Amino acid sequence: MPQLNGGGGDDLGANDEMISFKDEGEQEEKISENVSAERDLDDVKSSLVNESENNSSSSDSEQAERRPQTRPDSESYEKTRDYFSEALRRQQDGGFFKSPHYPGYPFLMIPDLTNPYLSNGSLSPSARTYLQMKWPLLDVPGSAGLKDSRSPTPGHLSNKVPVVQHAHHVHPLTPLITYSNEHFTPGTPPSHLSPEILDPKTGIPRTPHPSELSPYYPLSPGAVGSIAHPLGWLMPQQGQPMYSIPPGGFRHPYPALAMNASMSSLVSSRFSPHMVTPPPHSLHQTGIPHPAIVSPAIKQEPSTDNLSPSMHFTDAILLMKEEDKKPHIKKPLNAFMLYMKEMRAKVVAECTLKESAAINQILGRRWHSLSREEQAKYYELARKERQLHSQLYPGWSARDNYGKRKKRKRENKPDSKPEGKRFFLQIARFILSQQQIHNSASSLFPLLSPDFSIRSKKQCVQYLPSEKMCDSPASSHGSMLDSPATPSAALASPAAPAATHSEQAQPLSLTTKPEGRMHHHFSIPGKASGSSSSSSSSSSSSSSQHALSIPIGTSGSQSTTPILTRPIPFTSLHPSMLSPPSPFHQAALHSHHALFQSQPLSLVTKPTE
DNA sequence: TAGCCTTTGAAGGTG
DNA sequence: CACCTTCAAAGGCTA
Repeated sequence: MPQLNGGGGDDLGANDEMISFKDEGEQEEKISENVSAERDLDDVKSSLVNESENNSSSSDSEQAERRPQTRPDSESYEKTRDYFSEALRRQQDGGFFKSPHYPGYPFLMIPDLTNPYLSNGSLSPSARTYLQMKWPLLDVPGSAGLKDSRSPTPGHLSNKVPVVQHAHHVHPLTPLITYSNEHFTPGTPPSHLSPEILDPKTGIPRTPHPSELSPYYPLSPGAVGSIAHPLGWLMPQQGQPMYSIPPGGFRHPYPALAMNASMSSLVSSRFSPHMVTPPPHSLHQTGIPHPAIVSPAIKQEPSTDNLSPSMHFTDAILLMKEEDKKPHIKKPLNAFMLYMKEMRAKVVAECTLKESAAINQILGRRWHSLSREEQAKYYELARKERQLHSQLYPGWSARDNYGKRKKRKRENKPDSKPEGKRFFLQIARFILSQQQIHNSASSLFPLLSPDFSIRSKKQCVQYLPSEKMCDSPASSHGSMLDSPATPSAALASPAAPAATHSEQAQPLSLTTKPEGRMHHHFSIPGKASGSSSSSSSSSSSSSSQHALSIPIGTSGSQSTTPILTRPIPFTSLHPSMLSPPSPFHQAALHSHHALFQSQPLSLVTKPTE
């Protein structure tokens, strides 16, 4: 995996993963973004007609079994004792923090302001979410004066996105901003943010009390100015490490931890990281009763409130064990996840598509279309997140979270013949469904394709490929860079390479496998390869965009999963709604129907590793 | 209502 | 070392 050495983009990973597609260059984004996004949406939309019955290779072994659950009795006793003491302490605190301290900022009171890595079920959309709530304010027309229109920040969407954005419009660096040394700076709110800090009752702008400011709030004035760059606002201040520890003390960037420390000591939020770095789980079990803290214990208040020192020991053990499962230190987000968190809202806003699966496909393509530099930023961010995470939870292991999620029900039996059977069954079912959909839709909506009938308000225009639909897809050698630059690509930053097939020359396609790795034959799904999701799929988005491929089987065994492919989502391209089919489109349809007289399907297989 | 879908990347386990 | 599996986010969809 790409590991940055602090800005150098050379080690960003395999070249094939870092191929820069500049079809969504920074400057061009405003121009072509809608187009590409909508195009993506159409691609995805069509591809979502996925009859796949997952032939995933979910391992039969239950992950939970592998989790180290056996603890020495002494340890259990210790934990029980701590648990009781903690519960007792919470009781003694008596809801001291139960009433909001920030009446003017109810959104800051969301308990999820705890450690973003703490999974607390429904209450854990992560602290980023609520920090994010601040950013939509930059979206108001009044904030249109943001220096750089290229910024993908909400301001960038100001003309498309409602002032009130989705709560999930989260900046990937939100947690990192949180770690700013200045986010606790009292009484120095950024001037540009002051208008939004209104008294909830009077509506008069006011200077928030330091205590009203969320520790997640990026108060750093410099950070505000850094919005100019698409990621500038995400990036640490120049020469200032995002995760730097103040000389005077460690201000823990992870709120939960900071809260814990501050609450425990009731003195200050400054502390040494080593002083407060608890065992991964004890952190949550302390359950500081602050409204901004969501600890599993607090979530279980109904039960924990009933705790009494006289509780039976075995009951306590059970309770503790139950509780022990709750604290969930989430994995640090990787680069793509950070990117996704930022861009999701953007994509959603552009096309009003809510389905995450489809959005993620778009995002995956966009991810590959990012320039090397842009990706490098996210890699760097992810690296810092991991670094911070490791500092916060030295003993944490990704393995700890194994089994937290329910295993997929998909049975992946090793017998291969059923696999092939299933494969063709899926094809048949898909064909049937396509027929039904098409028939019913065309009868109901003569002018509307099924896709459009489903499509929500915003119509995602799908553009026909202008050229070279059958160009060889990208390869790790960067052959895609040979693609002629599109007008939008011409607007891209100099650092950005020419546009690729990914979204401009091959707008109709969705998947995505490099031609060099393509197997033009059916491959019997063999070894499930989750790694393919990263390795092969990494190159997927940047390649073979000739057809809209519909994975039949997914979830971990993508590399060997055959794909149903529709050469053209013609149903989405009704002439009444779109421009007439291009010669290529017609040719594609023609050949397509010639190949599959009744079904708009072709089969390709995803490449195997 | 829990799990699936879908993406990429990271991490850990396995052979 | 290569490969495989799981999880991270997220929201509509499905059984």
